[in-house]
Amino acid sequence: MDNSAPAAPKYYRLKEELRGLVRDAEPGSPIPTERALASRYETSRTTVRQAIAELVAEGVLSRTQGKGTFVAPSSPTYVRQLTSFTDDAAAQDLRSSSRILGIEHVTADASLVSRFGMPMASELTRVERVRLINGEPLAHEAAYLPGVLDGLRGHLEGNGSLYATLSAHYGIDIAEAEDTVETMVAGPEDALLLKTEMGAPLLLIHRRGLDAEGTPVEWTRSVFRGDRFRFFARTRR
Amino acid sequence: MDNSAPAAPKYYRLKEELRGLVRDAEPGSPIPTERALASRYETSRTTVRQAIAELVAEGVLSRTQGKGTFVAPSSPTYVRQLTSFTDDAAAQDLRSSSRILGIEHVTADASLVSRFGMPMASELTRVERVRLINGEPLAHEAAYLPGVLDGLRGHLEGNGSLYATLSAHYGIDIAEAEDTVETMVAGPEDALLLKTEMGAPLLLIHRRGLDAEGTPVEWTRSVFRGDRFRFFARTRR
DNA sequence: TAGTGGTCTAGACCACCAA
DNA sequence: TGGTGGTCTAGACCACTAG
Repeated sequence: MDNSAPAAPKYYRLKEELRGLVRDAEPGSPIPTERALASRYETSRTTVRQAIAELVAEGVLSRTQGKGTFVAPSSPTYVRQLTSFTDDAAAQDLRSSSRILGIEHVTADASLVSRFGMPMASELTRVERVRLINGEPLAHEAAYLPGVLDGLRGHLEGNGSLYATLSAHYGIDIAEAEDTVETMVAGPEDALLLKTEMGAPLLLIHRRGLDAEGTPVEWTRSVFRGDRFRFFARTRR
Repeated sequence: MDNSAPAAPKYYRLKEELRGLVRDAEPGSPIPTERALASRYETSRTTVRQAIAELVAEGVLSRTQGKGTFVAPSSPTYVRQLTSFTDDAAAQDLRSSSRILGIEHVTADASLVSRFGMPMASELTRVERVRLINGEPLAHEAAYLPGVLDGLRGHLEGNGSLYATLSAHYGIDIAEAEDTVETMVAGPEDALLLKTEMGAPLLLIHRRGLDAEGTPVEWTRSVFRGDRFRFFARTRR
């Protein structure tokens, strides 16, 4: 009788083999080309690509069409709940910045009201940004704020922190937040904006921010690269 | 000159096509076989499989070797921070249960102490379980608790709630928790335990539980299916 | 046993990058 | 221009499920 464990698929054994080869390598250093690996391990390029794809999803490798496949920088970036992205990055000695994709005034429709889950001002301001750490895109977020916030772009370009800007110039202070965290898969737009690849695992975070009176004053949808981000939350019962 | 946007890959167009076909379908109903889809859309099975793979990762479809590919049940399961898995499931009218994989006493080594990030009792109890919702595996978790907790298996088999058991029988009350949430990719063991497939996106959650005095009394590593789980956190500044 | 999804092959052509 | 990764093909065989 056959008592041997069923062999893992070849692409999986290759994946773990590659993980070992890469463990002590310098971040940014290239690994052999897919065709070279296929030849070395006597397999097909398809199988090599399946192994590499999962290591990319895990953030172990990164690849660029026309250039090659490289050992990814390791350190994931923590972002704490209810603190400013800007401050958190600074606390970890990372340069944070953001690229404003658009600021516009919108009228609340049924969909928006239901997403806020609250009575809303009829006029909202929508801020769409890409958040970067050390120049690398980490997140894409769209925030909805009540009212028409004139001059917001100027203030944001000054320091980049939305929460600090809201507090200093508009009298909006977020005292409490509700977040949900789930996974999603990168589509073409996400892949472009976050410089990752289609099919890559992402973290989708929805936040509802409340002021000291418990009134909802923020609704934000954020998409983070799953390979470079860790969400941190602390709660008292 | 060519002003047309570059066409999305064929597998991506097929993916969105399939998403539409499936949107109004009954959960659990089968979709055509991969060979049938390849023929219908005049493409290869490889391309069909790439499209289906991403829909599986998103929790839109599920498939079983030998049986077929099916429309997945939609509802993701929320689990709130710092509340009992058991209670949360009940609040959402879901049957929760757990399968105990093992309960053992271990001696704290350097690795464990550093993960706890604190001075530890030298004797720990390790509880490994699979958590199920409506009979479907949702999470795999291993909890470390300080001391030798005799009779734990019996108490857990009684009601299933670890937090309730700790409070009622061992005088351990968790008053505060720190969680980190990140993505990972399913390997062979995760795929088996969670009845998902290799390469599937998972949520990896580490929790450190503290009692009212701020003493760490729990360290848990949980792996949740990314397609059926949403993490919820509420924080006051 | 027939049919399904899971793995794998050996190619092909395209899009992109650097020299 | 040559080499890289990205997409796609048309098969093959295996592992598993169900009738």
